[in-house]
Amino acid sequence: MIAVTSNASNMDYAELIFAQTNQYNTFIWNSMIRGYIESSKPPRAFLFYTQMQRKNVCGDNHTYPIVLKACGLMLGLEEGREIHAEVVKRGFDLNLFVRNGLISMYCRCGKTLWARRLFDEFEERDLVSWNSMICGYIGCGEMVEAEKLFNEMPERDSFSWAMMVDAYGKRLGDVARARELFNNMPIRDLVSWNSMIAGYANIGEMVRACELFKEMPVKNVISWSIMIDVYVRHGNSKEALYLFREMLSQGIKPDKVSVVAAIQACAELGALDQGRWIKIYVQKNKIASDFVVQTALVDMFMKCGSLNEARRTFNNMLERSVISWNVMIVGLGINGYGEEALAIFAQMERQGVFMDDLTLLSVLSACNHAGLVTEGLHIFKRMTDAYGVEPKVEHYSCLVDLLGRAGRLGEAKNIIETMPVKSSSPLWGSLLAACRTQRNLTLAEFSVQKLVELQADDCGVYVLMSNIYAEEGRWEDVLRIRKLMTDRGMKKETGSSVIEVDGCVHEFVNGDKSHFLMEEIHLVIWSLSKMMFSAEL
DNA sequence: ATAGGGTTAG
Repeated sequence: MIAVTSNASNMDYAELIFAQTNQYNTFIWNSMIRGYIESSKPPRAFLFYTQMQRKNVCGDNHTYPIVLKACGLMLGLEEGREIHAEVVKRGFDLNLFVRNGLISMYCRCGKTLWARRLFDEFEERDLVSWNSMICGYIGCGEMVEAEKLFNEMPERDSFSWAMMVDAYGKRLGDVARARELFNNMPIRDLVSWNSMIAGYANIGEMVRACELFKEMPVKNVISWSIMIDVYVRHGNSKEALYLFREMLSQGIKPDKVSVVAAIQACAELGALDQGRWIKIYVQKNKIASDFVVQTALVDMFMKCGSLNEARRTFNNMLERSVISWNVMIVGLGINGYGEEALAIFAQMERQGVFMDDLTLLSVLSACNHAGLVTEGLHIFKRMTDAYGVEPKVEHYSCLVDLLGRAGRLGEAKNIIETMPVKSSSPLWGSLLAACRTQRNLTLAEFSVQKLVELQADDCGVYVLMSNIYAEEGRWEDVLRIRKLMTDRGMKKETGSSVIEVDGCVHEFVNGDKSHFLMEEIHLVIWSLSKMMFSAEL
């Protein structure tokens, strides 16, 4: 029963049954440990192992590989060594499975030398030993060693090839080498096809990625998710949704990962109805959803402006990560609900949820949005002590905006001058912008001076400064800056609008009258009205 | 032992 439940990764239920059991044999403990690894909770898996020891239940040749995997996943080198000692004491280091587990564990913890010692020490090796060692080298970025071992192998299986293809394609961005390996493979398996596609997509070679995707003989959900995700990341969410639909129509059942990519596409497009449809689809088809899917949904609802659906989804979540909370705070902020964002933040604090720097940035920007200056300042002051987050440039930048908006320019200036982080140039830029709205000429000039010292005086800075002078009626200063700009060969990037009519692209360029023929404008307006007219019909 | 996932201000 426990084994069944933990296989389904329903660990809450498994623990419930576990607590009621009287027969604690090794098999049951193994099931619990394995279940926790599968639900990505390696520390909990390790905890169960220690409890098992305390109850004097002996581990077997199944226990050690899985608990070693837990150590590797949680990067627990100390714990791993403890188990190594235990393994040697009980003679399990003669077991090949256990030894392979040790090799993987040491590699995950960055100790490739220790792993290699084990690898060399025993004559008996199988493909898993070789592949584990290669995988370890790849994970630690030791490609030379990996390649050496790969060449020394007496025989290679699809794992060996796939790992190398993936390593060159993704980790190193050396797609040419990946392709070379891919072409030399005796049998190209699905995994390598997918790795190649991801490799091309990573370096922006969309055409190649698409070609391979079309070419591949068999596609699985992962192939589709890679492509959907790639389109979202390249700003073509429409195509991503089209692919998602295509996948469904080919009878491929989406899983949680592919669904996340589709939800992101909806978020980016503001396609609320499509997003809702996916949510219902997941529920109806019993697709195993998790907090990542839920978080993506909250984000989507927020970006589509459907606050209530976002709130409901968030409140119904059984498990949340920092990102879930951050998404909620950012979402409330961008929709103008600063007070509620603060309430969520307070809830986080009450519940003792771990916070990261983005949490603080989100809450500060929510304050900024809603003009909650006192609250924002209060939170900022308590960042390090109360929340354990060291302020970064982004936080200072947010603070400068907050103070600037409230007209407290002196304090803003003070903060930039005393803050411990480097790269203050964007902050002087923010202050300069605030000086314009607050009409503070002296501080504006001071900011520009700082920007010059930092060699961050791009044309935007001068344009802003000249606008400030113009607003004060200081025309001679305006001219001085214009001249300075032309002398330095600075040219303001001209703003332009592009409009497409009847398949032709028309560009309107600001301040550039030479291309600005009246006939052309008339033509555009005429075609536009024609279009609107026919649309009405 | 190998392939795909969520947040980022102005």
